[in-house]
Amino acid sequence: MAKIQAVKGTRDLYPELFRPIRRIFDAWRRASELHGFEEFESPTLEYLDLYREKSGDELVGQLYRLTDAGGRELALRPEMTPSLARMVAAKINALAKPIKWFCIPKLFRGENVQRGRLREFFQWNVDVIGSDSPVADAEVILVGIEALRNLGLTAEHISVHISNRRLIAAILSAAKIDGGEQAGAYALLDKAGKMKSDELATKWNEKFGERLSLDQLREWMEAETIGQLADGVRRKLTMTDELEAATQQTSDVMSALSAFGVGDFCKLDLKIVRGLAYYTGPVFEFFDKSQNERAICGGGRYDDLLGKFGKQQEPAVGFGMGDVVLSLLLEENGLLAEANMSLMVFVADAVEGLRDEVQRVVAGLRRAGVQAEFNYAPQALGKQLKQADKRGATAVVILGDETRERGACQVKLLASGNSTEVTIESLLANPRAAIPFG
RNA sequence: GUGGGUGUAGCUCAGCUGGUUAGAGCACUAGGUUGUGAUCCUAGGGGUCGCGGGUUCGAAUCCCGUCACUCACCCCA
Repeated sequence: MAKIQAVKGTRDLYPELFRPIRRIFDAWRRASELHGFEEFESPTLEYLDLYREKSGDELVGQLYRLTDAGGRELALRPEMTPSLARMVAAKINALAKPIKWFCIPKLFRGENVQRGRLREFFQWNVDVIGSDSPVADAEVILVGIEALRNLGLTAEHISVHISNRRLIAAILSAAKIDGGEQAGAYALLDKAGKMKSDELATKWNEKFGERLSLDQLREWMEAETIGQLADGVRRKLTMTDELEAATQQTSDVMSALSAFGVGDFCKLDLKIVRGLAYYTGPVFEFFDKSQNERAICGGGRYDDLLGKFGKQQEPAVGFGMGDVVLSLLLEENGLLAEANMSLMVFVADAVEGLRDEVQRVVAGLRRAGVQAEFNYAPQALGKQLKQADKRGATAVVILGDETRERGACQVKLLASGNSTEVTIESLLANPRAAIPFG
């Protein structure tokens, strides 16, 4: 193929493809602003070191790297959180806390392309920095849910699975599986769904079996409420202060979600682990209930990350929600269609010598806040009407002899074909009244 | 990285067992229609049949290679 096409994993977003994505942006922005988050932006290019030091190996392996003319090693940003952490850390003392920011960056990851996974995509990021309250965790989840509700998704379609890394770590610690060993335990658990169960059991029992049986741990991880889990753990393990605190934190997040009125979307699910290295507390993922798609959204608490950029430690919680899986989900549920109720008017001339008048009326309509279109070159009226129809106009304003004689024009509604005569003066003074729209 | 599927017009595809000048629908442009669109009718533009090689009198079709896209696995923001 000699033609140069769009790079693998990227999209040429023609207007008809970008339209539904823009609708998603609108929902994201509206939800963010309603919940008190402010939009920010950061550079697409970052120093490679930003990710080498702050992100997990997984992400670093997928980085798009480049060297600039000055020999600097750069990368296209694969996630937003390190940039956010840097920006906030640099001004931490000047910013009122809690800091509530959001953004809709384009991100880049050189991963295998498949359903729901591209190499360039949009991702809505929402973060609260400077609060360790479980209510902050809950509010972040709430914004995500509300945006999805804006798009027509309900608790019928999606559920939010909530876990807590700190809680799992505390359980393991209480069972005497400590620091260094925990990574290995996580890795095994993460594979739980994919490995044959006896194979998993063998590996687990080799390393940890004497301290904590796999069956026991899995039973706990299946718990659907924090109370159920806590009861089970108390019966088998000696409670530590950390275990109590982590249990309380998880419970507080769940209650705050109920208080916000979105408890029906949320459930405890300790099987959620999350790949990113920097999560320290509650973590969560949004899934579609049909389980046809990958996670729509993922995030959690990262209390240690800010400290790596500045002298000051700041608690933080946030998530990322990509446009790709969400679009697939909306399409599956027939929610992609956009009811375009906006008013568009096409201005046509029926007789010669009115081109200037067409432009005057078009400019006047636009100044009055109405989207108006016209043909650059003179054309037969029939052609202009055809053109108006193709452009999706609601109404056509036809200038003709009546314009010259009475200063009036014909307003024709394309849906019904009916037309009325109004004066140009009144049309421009109040277009929405003069055009019997809707 | 592993495995499968698919490459023919802008899009969806037909063209199977080789045989004139490669087709259809949709879309696009123009005309039918110099003061009234949608439907309808007519015409037109648009193809190195992914690319390279081989077999053959003859290849979109058969063979080999290659590339691209895509789905799944692995992995996972």
